[in-house]
Amino acid sequence: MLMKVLTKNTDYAIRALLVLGTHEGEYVSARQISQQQGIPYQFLRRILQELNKNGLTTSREGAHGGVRLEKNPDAIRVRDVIEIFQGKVELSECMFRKQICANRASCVLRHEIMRIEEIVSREFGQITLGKLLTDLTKLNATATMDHTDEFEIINSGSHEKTDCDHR
Amino acid sequence: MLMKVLTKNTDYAIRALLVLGTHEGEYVSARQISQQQGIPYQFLRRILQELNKNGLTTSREGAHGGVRLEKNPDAIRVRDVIEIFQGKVELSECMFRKQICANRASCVLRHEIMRIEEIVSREFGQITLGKLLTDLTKLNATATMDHTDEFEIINSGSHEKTDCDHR
DNA sequence: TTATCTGACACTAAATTAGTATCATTTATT
DNA sequence: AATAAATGATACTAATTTAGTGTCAGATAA
Ligand code: FES
Ligand code: FES
Repeated sequence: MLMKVLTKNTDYAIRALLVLGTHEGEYVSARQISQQQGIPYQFLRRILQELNKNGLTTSREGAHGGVRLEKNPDAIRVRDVIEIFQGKVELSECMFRKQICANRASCVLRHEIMRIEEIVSREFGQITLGKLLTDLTKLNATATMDHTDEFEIINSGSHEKTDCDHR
Repeated sequence: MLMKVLTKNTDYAIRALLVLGTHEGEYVSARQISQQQGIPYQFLRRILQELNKNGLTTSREGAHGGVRLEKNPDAIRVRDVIEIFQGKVELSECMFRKQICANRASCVLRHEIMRIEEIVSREFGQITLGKLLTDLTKLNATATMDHTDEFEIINSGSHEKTDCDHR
């Protein structure tokens, strides 16, 4: 239990984007997404607004309004989402670049951290929403399910402790 | 600013181990390490006890007591230290292995997370204290310093905001 | 006997993350 | 025109995690 690499913000955001990705061109309401994915409504709302501000989605107000995917799924990287909600992918805040620091001796570790930092950043930069959507489609196809809805919560009435999440 | 991959616990622990590594065979007191590295004394004490319990170090009580490196530096991996203080290297807590979960649809993301998880774990598993000590020696050699002490705080009277750290 | 250590453990404080609530405004529908 | 269903904006609270402090008992060297 460690390495809070994906906070709820990011996790929910990606799930929301996956929903939007399966309804490209259409406006989907926060209410719908919230219910389908079991994401606390108000929390999700803030997240969607953030996605709007960052140009990943656009929204329409009023009845029949909602949020719509604006960018091409292949142009949306998981890293982008992480950066929106959690900032740059950094494992260390050390101010090394600025000056020789007090603990410069330990920089030997810092050097390694930066290296791993870059690896992680690169990896998350290679995962696009498009890829996730493809995987999702395959997953649903293989499942040979009798209910047609692409994906939704199975257990649990929404908002009640889902037995797992992405962190 | 994100990815709290190294908490203070881990950071301090590694710095302490570096000190111990430069004094192999000798007992060094928590007080000494605390002052040299600018680590809050009481916090450090708990950390050292934890290292003891995990067999990385041994301690001697009483006057002239302290902590001594027990394992070979090459046998101590940064990952070990991380795991002691922060648990297994996991970017996600998802209970996937146990059962098909409520959010199984998003498992497409989870799959990727697990992959990156493994990369990070492997990387931190390859960094040994021995390697860090070697790097440190080189670093000090190159520095051509006039003061002989291997490494210690430069600025800042201890405990006051060091201008950087490892997270 | 005293000063200097560690062992054990309880406690507080700070920071971050997660979640809730409210109100104004927009828009489709009736 | 009224209403219902949306988002925009923003303030707030709660929960969790991380960081740091304090105390006391026992061990050991001088
Ligand atoms: S540069 Fe800050 S610890 Fe090395
Ligand atoms: S297994 Fe838990 S979200 Fe996929």
